[in-house]
Amino acid sequence: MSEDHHSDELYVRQRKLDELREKGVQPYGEKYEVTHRAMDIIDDFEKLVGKSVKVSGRILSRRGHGKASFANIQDMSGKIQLYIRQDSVGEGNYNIYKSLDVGDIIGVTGEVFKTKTGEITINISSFKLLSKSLRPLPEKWHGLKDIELRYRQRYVDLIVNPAVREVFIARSKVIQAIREYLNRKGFLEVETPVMHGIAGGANARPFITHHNALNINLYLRIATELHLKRLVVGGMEKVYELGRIFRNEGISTNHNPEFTTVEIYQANTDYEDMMRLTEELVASVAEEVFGTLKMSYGGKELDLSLPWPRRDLLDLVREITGVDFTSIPDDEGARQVALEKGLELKGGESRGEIIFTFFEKFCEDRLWGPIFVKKYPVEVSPLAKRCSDDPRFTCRFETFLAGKEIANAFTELIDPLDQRARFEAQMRKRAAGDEEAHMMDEDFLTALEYGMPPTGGLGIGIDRLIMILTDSPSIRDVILFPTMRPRE
RNA sequence: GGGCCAUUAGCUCAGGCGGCAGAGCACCUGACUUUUAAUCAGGGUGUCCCAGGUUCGAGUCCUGGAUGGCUCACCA
Repeated sequence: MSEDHHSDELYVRQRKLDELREKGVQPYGEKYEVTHRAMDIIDDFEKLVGKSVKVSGRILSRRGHGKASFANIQDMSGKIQLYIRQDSVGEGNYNIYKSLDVGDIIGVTGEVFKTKTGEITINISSFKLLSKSLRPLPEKWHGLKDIELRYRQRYVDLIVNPAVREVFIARSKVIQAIREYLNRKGFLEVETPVMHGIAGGANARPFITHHNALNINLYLRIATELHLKRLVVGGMEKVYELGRIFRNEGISTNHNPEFTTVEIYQANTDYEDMMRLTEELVASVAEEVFGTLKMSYGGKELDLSLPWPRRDLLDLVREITGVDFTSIPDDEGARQVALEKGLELKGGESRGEIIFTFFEKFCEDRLWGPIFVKKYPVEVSPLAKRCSDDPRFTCRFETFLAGKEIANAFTELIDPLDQRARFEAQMRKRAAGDEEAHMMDEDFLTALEYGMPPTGGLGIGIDRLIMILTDSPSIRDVILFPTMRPRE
């Protein structure tokens, strides 16, 4: 509406940039040889007081006092205060300093001292503009709160919300600690294809992409499982892969279309060993990164101290719902009791599927954990070995922390004939319209036919684990750039 | 996909019953050489998410849409 731009910040900053160039100041400079980070100066003040340091960072706040000024700059380590006097830097430079804005990145050189109010400060003798910021930062008290903007413009979120940076530093440390733990135990980290001809290893709908030269459609992987097990067949007895997988499903506070898992396979172990591995891995990572096993999530305590309880799924269903499926041996009886409990059935559900539904609907949200739930029905566990005492159940467990499923593991099914029968059952579900049922994978069956050693396998959802360890309510808070619908 | 809620200045937010678009911070002009939410004097910078409708008059009421959040469904 108005041609008067005098306080339009974008316009004002663009004009300042032009004026700097006219004065011979390069607004986008070259690297500044820093000697310290902001936090080093705070931490080592006694050693550094009176000494000259070089620091660079982004101006976060300015307090002008005529011919002297204070400012705070921020680098990766934190914030430090600057003190700039006209008689220290010269009138010309001081005028340039005065034209700088919150958001600009500068390099400074000066002596470390403490102000009369006790704040550790750098008394600037010279400074250099390294990068001119053309956009105003969010306001200093309230920061950036708009959740949509925080996710879409994570760079701004990271600049103004220090807690966000802390979460992602913690995420990096957790992942590093997981790698170190597994490497120390003799596991080999491997990388398997992200683009699959057959998307297997989980119940999920895949993303589809196209390879032009081969003129074929490929799927983005929904799990790393089947390739890792091929490697165990190949003699790689202890392997893991930490990486991104993709599932073409809904988005929620616990689901992002792309997310990170670690899958771990170890020959000559079973799911009991995987329980021990899970609890030890999580507890040692928590201890190492956060220095404690007494966590808190959403205001509720979560004690990761070992050992974690192990409970049979069927026992939990009986305790929580009062239904004892050991006395309901057939599909028809199971369907009856499901209807009595008000569950909606599509028809044709097996006893095992109904037991699993009972667990999901009535039990899962009551498990705060940590807890291992074991022995899942064979119908919902097509890659897990059957229990020797009851072939309708499998040597499979899931781990719950703070009410969230964070791990899924089993004694792997290594019998190629049983595996083929399981795939065939999945194919029948797929033919009946279940788009999440597993696909037949002949090459995987071929691998099993060569002989796979008895093996325990474990998958951990890294994002959810980090949510819990950092007390983050949404998975988007632990993913730097969560999936969003594009703007415009 | 369903339900509920939100969307107003760069940011954080007010705007009763439909009657000239508001505050703080930021920004602009000026003063100020140890401040720290610096202070003091002045200045409001806007596609009220979008498109229709009702009305003399819509930020406000109605309809449709967009984006986001929570939640249910689905999944991990």
